[in-house]
Amino acid sequence: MKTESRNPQRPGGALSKARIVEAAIAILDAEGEAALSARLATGSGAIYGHVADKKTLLAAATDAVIERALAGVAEEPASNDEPREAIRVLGLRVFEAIRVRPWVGTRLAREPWQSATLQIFEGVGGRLEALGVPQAGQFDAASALLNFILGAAGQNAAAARLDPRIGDRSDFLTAIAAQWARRDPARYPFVRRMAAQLAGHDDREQFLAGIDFILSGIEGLRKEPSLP
Amino acid sequence: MKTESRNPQRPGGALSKARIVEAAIAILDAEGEAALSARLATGSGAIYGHVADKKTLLAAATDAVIERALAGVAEEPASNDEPREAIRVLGLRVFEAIRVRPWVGTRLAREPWQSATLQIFEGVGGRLEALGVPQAGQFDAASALLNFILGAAGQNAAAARLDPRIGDRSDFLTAIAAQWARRDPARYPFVRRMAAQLAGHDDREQFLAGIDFILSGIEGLRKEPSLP
DNA sequence: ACCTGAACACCGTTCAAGT
DNA sequence: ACCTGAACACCGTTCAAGT
Repeated sequence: MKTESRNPQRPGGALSKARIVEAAIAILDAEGEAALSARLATGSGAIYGHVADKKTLLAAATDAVIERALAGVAEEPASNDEPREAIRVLGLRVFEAIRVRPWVGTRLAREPWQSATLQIFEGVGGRLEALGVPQAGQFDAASALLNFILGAAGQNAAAARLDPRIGDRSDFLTAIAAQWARRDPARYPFVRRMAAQLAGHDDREQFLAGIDFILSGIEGLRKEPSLP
Repeated sequence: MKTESRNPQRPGGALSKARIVEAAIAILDAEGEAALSARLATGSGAIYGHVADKKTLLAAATDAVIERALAGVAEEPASNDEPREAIRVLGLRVFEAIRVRPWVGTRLAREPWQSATLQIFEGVGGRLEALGVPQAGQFDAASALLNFILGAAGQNAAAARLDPRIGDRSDFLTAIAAQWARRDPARYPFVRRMAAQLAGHDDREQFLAGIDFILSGIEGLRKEPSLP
């Protein structure tokens, strides 16, 4: 069989933006951001005909990951009847995507009002009408949910960066809890009290609890359009 | 008068960690992260006797900025009677600190459960008791507020990085709104509807609206310890 | 003891040459 | 038209030499 690419080592033929983005995702997952060209089996400068620079490439990779993470939420039949549940599922999808790929969480915080972030904003905002949120409150409500999701994403990503072992987090949390317990009692009474709970807490449940707080607050808009 | 430092150009005498952190803050404010050594009037390697590396330095600078931003919130007499207002003020202090120094917002997202982030966590969490939140819910509640604040911080910082002109944001927002309006109507109906509101919206008010949603949700814990 | 600044290491990007 | 990879630019860090 005939190989069309000039480099016979390279699987899959010629380069394209899509292939470069895929390779970027695979590498960020496996090794961190280095070694992109090695993975693509190209010269170090080859990608610059397809993507402007590294920043743009990482944004495209983040966009692609979020797009897949959110795919299908809209179609689930139950979602239309239960916008509250749909928003929880959507949030969890993002949460899960970032748990698996911490670098996505890091990037999400850096593109305001664009691409990946906009997908989440749309997903959340598009369900507020069905939740009964009046038009006037939808922008603030979607923004609150988005900011919370992004904040949790960033913290999660940062924690994963400190402790690379995904899954077994108990040692890590125990160590952090010990730091908390050592803080100055005069300045950090609350932190010290929470130290005992840190090791046993479930990130995912805490994330959902946060979503629920915001949803409850938002639902208050239905009955009380304005306060004194 | 006698100069004790060996470099007569250098104001303030010998180096110290505190001076280096101060210089880092001033430089991050003015020029971005470059030119630290120039500002300190030292050789490029001089800081490494005082700080481990750049990452540690930026964390220390972020910590110092947040400490100052939060200073005094605890002492305000009205705060003790009004924990809700105290949390709003605390959030706004962080929000404001990041508006003035976008780099702080970027850094905040990168240190989980530590230093600067812990200060905010303590400030928020320490007021939940007075809000009437039961012990069992305080961890989740403080975490929700923290994540929202950090998410908003990150978005704000990212927006400021895209548009360096602090203060006059209307051009920038108008441009973003135009992008929103151009999105595929089938995939981004909500985003397109919000485009009209974007240019006129007030970041600060939207931030407070988010805090209020969460506080309202949290206050629901007082009367309903568990749901069906 | 502390600072200097040349040198090194690393990595993102360019571009002349190659196919 | 597309890719190669040496070269360049930039910047964080080290360390032998200087005071």
